[in-house]
Amino acid sequence: MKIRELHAWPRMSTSEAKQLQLRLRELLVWDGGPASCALVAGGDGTYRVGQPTGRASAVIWSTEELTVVERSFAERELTMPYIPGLFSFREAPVLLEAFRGLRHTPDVVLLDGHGLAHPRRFGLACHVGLFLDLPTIGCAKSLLVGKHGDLASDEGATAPIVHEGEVVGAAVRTRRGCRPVYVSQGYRISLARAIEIVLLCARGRRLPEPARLAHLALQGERTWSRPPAC
DNA sequence: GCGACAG
DNA sequence: ATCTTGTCGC
Ligand SMILES: [Mg+2]
Repeated sequence: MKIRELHAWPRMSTSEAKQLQLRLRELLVWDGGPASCALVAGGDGTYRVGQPTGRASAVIWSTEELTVVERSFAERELTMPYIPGLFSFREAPVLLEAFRGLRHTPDVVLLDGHGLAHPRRFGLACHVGLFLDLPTIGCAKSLLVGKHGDLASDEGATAPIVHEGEVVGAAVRTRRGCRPVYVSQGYRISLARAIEIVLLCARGRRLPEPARLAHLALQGERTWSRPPAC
């Protein structure tokens, strides 16, 4: 497969994007996931009103030292609008650029969006994992497709997400009294291992540390018109 | 046709 | 996601 070629989409129609997802889906590979998860990365993207570009961050977090090992940023022109189900074509290019700027290689990557819990089983986490050739986990803050039953209020509680008769992920309670996060396989990982890693990285917060830090890294760059009230 | 709908 | 301060609740 000509991965470089597929990566240079200047602009594509929604129907072309859907077709491409169906082809790329066939390239997904699954295994149990990384044996070690000493280095877990998180990525996120942001946009600003009236700006034609988007920015992305990639943060590597040490699960042993509980510290940030490395951060990388990228800025790039956005070619696609946000369309539910086609989100990765908007955000993956700038995210991939940020991840390619890292000097370390993480054991697994957490993405702010879904993996298999997607109408065509090819969400952002699948897309980014495939092109980085690294294990990835989709960790979204709300559902795109599927339903799940009630889950206990205890930290660590889970409930399968079912879509069209398939288990495509799990709702995971990472913090007591908070809404769950929605975990699904991105690339080269099992659902069980994905849930384990998300819980390992949660540490009392709703969003797992690498994802949360990647988000904060972008906010931290924002310039405020007025100093924050305090 | 209507409602749902990651970020 | 963004535009944005304070405020309410576990
Ligand atoms: Mg995001």
